[in-house]
Amino acid sequence: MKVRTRFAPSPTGFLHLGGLRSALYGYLFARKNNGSFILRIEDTDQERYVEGATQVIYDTLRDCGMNWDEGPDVGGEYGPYIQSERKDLYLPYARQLVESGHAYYCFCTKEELEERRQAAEARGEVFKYDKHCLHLSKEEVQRKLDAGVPYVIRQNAPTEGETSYHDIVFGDMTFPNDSLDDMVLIKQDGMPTYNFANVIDDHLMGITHVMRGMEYLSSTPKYNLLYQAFGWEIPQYIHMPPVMRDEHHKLSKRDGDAYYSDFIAKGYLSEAIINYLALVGWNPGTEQEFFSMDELIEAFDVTRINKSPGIFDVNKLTWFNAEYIRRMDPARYLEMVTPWFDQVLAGKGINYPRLAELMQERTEVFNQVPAMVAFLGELPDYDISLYTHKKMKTDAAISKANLEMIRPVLEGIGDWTEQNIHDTVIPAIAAAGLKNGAVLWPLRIAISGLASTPGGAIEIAWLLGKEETLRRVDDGLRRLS
RNA sequence: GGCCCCGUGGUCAAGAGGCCUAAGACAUCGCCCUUUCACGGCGGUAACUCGGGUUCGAAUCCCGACGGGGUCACCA
Repeated sequence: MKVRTRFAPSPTGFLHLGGLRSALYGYLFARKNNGSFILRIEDTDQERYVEGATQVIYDTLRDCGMNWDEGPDVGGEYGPYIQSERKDLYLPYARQLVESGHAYYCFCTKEELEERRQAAEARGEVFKYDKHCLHLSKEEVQRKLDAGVPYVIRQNAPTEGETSYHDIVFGDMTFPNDSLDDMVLIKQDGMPTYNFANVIDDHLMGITHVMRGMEYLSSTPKYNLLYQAFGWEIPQYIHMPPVMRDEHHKLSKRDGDAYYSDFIAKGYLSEAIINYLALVGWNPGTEQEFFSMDELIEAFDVTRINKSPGIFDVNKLTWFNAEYIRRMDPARYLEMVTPWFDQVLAGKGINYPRLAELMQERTEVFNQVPAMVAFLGELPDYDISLYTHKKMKTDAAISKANLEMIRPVLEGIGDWTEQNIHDTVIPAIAAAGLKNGAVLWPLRIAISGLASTPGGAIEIAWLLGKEETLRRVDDGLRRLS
């Protein structure tokens, strides 16, 4: 049978990295098995609806290289793929269950339920619906229905025995039936609950492998009872542990910075995000850690998904990002880094291609770039203590002397190229009987005002241009006087 | 609280009874390279939650405790 998996997000805002990883695993599993990946939008909760959220889901998945075979925008033979457009199809199924005795009408009001819930709590008990309305006579039910009394439809779950199922990652699961509550299938407004819609949709859409968060582990028996009541085949289950923000909290919509779009805005690459995310909760069983999407598909094996939650480590993501940037085609890097350069260097006449070369292996995340190159646009104010460097054997006095020595050398350079600067400056230092560092350190401080810079004194001098270089050397000399 | 799941270094993790004196990666620390920083190279610190079993032998199996998470909605 052809594998069919689905990603079924609610369009409640942005896609956070935990959700993205769920989508990824579903996608990888489908592709690995030459199956279909289906996108279904679960928007039955109109209160949580956020304008444009569906588009964000599309954009994010596509951006990450995940394409779906069926979905709201691409169609498919099992549509519609937006749950709100399917709302009329659930009630008949619920009625069918009432007919067969697997469900029943319930006229208890929310208020009554709430009272009983609180009473139970006061007694220190766990509230469980007592099947009150299950015992209404057929006539009475009909009378209420005819009178237009509001109702919900509840599942009639067994109270004795136990229900078991097999989960591909968690193994065999068994739950006592008395822990099963008679969950609501159809709400008072006629809309299905998430639980019910899910079962119906997954079946109607031919989903063979239900992949979802492990928070559904304990409600799965109730779903299975539903499948059985309909005489439908129960799908395979692949429950996945959550991605955590820390030991106690999982990544959620509340953690604003866990949104995919925020990471992209900061300058993280989608390839790095996907690569990192794939490895939180799963591993290939080999030493390989860099994976393209195709390689992930090739290596993915659901049985290697871990059972325990994984904490999201932005450090490691950042490392992956830095690695991806280093391995990037230089032309692409230049293109991507240009807007970040522009933030602080627009109109300053700095040679971007050369600066990009110097910056590429030093860039971990693009948003660090402006602060690293801003000094080229404007010399920052700095303290002369920077001139003192133990290893270079420099202090303020030595720096001043060496700067005075090298200034005329620089001034005498005709063709201001890196090669010429190097070939003039290095011999001059040797001629003066000094170590390279003794001159180049103060020079770099003078023209950058920074303890660390992308590139050394010569590269920076070239980027700055002769005029600006001399101007900054003079400025340094003034500071040292 | 009932039920369910999980428990290897700070983090991700390998490990499916002897190959474990417990891999690898990130982070961290040190050294080397180097005109700074970074990259790179080398090395260090750092873990089987605890207690009982089973076994000739347990990180691996069983039980219990403890810890963490989930779930018990007319939310999804």
